[in-house]
Amino acid sequence: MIVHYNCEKCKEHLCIHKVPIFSSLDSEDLRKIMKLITHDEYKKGETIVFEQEVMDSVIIINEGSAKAYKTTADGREQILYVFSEGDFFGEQNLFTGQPSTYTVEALQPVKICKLSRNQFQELLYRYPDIAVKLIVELGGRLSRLENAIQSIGVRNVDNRIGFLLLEFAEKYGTKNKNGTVIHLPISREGMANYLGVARETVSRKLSQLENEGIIRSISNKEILIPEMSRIEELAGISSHLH
Amino acid sequence: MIVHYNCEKCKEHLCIHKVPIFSSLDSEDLRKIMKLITHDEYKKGETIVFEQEVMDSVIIINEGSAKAYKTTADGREQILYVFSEGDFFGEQNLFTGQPSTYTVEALQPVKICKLSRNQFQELLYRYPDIAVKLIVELGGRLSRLENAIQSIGVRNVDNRIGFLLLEFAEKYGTKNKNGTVIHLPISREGMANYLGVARETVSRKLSQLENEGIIRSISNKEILIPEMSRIEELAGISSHLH
DNA sequence: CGGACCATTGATAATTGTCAAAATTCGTGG
DNA sequence: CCACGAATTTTGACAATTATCAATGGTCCG
Repeated sequence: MIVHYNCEKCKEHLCIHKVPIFSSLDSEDLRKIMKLITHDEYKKGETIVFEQEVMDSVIIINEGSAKAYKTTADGREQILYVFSEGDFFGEQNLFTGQPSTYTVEALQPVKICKLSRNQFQELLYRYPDIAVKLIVELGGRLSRLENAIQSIGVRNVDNRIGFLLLEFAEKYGTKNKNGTVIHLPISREGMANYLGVARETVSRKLSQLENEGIIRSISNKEILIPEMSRIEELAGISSHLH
Repeated sequence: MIVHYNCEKCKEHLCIHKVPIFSSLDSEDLRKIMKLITHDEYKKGETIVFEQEVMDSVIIINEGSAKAYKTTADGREQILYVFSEGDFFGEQNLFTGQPSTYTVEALQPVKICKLSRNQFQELLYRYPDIAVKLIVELGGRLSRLENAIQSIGVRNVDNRIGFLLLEFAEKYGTKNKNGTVIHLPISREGMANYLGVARETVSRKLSQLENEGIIRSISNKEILIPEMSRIEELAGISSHLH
């Protein structure tokens, strides 16, 4: 007998299994949750949530990636997060009811899973483990933003580029015998808007890094890093305190 | 009959009552929690927690204020938070066991309340309300950092100063008939390290704002803002999206 | 009153943003 | 599979902003 979950679109129930905050649940519980989930798809460039929009659900990225950004009065875009498989957003608005603080836009074709506000709240009350996982996840995000602020605030562009390469290497990098290949999820302009610098500055710095042999450009969206330690040096974050 | 709580040092049990995440508990529960709390005091300039230090408790600021900052390899300080009465930290390290990601240093004489890791964890499992409040608090912090990143990332120093003044006005401002008086919790250097600019730049920009009549310097630590709307304009954040 | 600390101001240098143009890449359709 | 056009990226020249260095001025507290 074939069981048709509401979540059938997620092959092998991916959308749930991919999400760390649900990882402590057994398959019985997972099945219950899957029934509560609805789905949607977006094309590249489409907006999933607008800044200021009132959200009534938590959204989990099931496939593809998306950027979350804020826009200033004069039209500048500051990217805050690059979400990919297993990441979620909309949780801030769960209890406060405040509108979204950023816009989320698909960088590629994106499939999402939605869990309504009420249902997610119930889950939190019923499964303290989920609440704890969520707290851990939020803590991790805070920590990431704190690093980003340090990186941006310390105003040396080389540092910032290093920071970005480290972060992307971890999330989108694969190792081979020549080093680490990073598949960049965003364009140069995206990188610029992420780092708070001008497009042209990103180009210039990357060229410079290539001349110095620290990176090798494979294509516009792929970079090879022979020696990750040189990037860490570039980022210059105080992971090695005396 | 006089009851001596372990928390007797907090006059009127302040340390608990001040903390939003405990606000849903009734006084019976509060009394139980108070018994678990230990206290400590720090002089101005003393360090409460070092970056990289392993913490085994959550710390609540009961009196005074403190700055939380990261240090880069070349000695630069990036301030992330200014904590004051009712704020807490150390929660990130609760479940992950990771060392502190920043240093916390007293800006004034500070009194703290400590709740051990295990005890706090137990509370979270026993009272889902506390977990939810904590999630809301973390969400609020994320949102604040996101704004900070936008403010720093958009690289116009005027905006950043506006952002800082708005934030401090809300937290440390009092209104009178002439406008809003902000009692600055940190020095010019502190402001510089918070905004990611040079000390001198802060001085120059504040002088400029005073010439333009947007602010009035009362003393080194006090600023009068006649028209808050002009500061909002200065900050230029897109709270007014079309 | 004196000294330490903090803040302001000025001059200059360095970095990065802006504008313009050229080069490259990418996707589409022939 | 190639060619073409649009979009993206790179490069160059210059301007604007801000950091740095140095000196002066101010404030707080014993």
